[in-house]
Amino acid sequence: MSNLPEDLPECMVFLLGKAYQKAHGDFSRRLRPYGLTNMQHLVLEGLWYQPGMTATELSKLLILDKATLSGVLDRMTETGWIIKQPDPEDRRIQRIYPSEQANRLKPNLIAQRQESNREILEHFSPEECILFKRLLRDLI
Amino acid sequence: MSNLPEDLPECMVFLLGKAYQKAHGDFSRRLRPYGLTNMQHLVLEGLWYQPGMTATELSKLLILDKATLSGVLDRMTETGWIIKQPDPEDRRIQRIYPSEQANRLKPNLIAQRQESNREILEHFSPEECILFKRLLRDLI
DNA sequence: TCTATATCCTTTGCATACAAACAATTTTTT
DNA sequence: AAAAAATTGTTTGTATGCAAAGGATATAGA
Repeated sequence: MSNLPEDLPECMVFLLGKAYQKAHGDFSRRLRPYGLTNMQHLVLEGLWYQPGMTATELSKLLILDKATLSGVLDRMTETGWIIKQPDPEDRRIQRIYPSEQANRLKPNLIAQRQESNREILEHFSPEECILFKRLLRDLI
Repeated sequence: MSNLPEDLPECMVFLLGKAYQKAHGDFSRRLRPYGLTNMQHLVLEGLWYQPGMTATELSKLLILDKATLSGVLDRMTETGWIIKQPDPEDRRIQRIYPSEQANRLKPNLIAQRQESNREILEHFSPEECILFKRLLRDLI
């Protein structure tokens, strides 16, 4: 009834989880010297794309829970990666900006993501890469 | 330099993370009525495959951190899904078994995983499914 | 205008994740 | 056998991840 070793490699939740685990771990190690986590890096990329977004906007762009984001933003404010500014129009809102420090490191940080991506895909042919991404996008 | 909306769909860490997020969420909802989490379900499948494994063995089979597993096993003992028995040969070791309750629900639980898997893959052709799994396995 | 509803964000509670340090116990070395 | 090294599992600390509830504020509708 249960043949785990044969079933696991067929189980998508497991495969996706482990593939993510590996990619996440690799990127994570790359970011460690900067004192940034993957999630925090992602937030910065979002803010570089559009500075001054609200938490809700960021949450939608990055497809992540607002409760999770709330904590992430707190820590990033503490560590000086971002700056929160109250919105004069709507007192419920805080607009979020990358800090100077973040902007200084922007080229290096973006390069790290690109490198990490290359590393993950280096064992696949260009056609496989395209297909792989399409399959993942279709799943999401 | 940073064109997030164009880059995100190309970034493997992001794609893998979101694909996993979705698959995990789906399976999670399926398991909620049983009071089981995805991880706990995975542990049970491991123990059904080979009852009496040690935490270290389970940790290797399921590719997960021993510190994480330690907490999972604690909660599963509390909630009566597994049973820990000391090993008479080696006092460092505890052998782990699925409980009666777990065994009773085994057919239903395994069916849930299979259903969840089908649901995730239903938008892909049989060839795509095979390829998708191969790509994920090669990545791991 | 005043109340009901909606929005934004935070907080709480629980469950992973994983690095690092540890205690207990075995195994290996010398 | 005594000391050193390795193994097993737990604990601690930090960071997600998400459901659910809550507080503050804004908007809509009567």
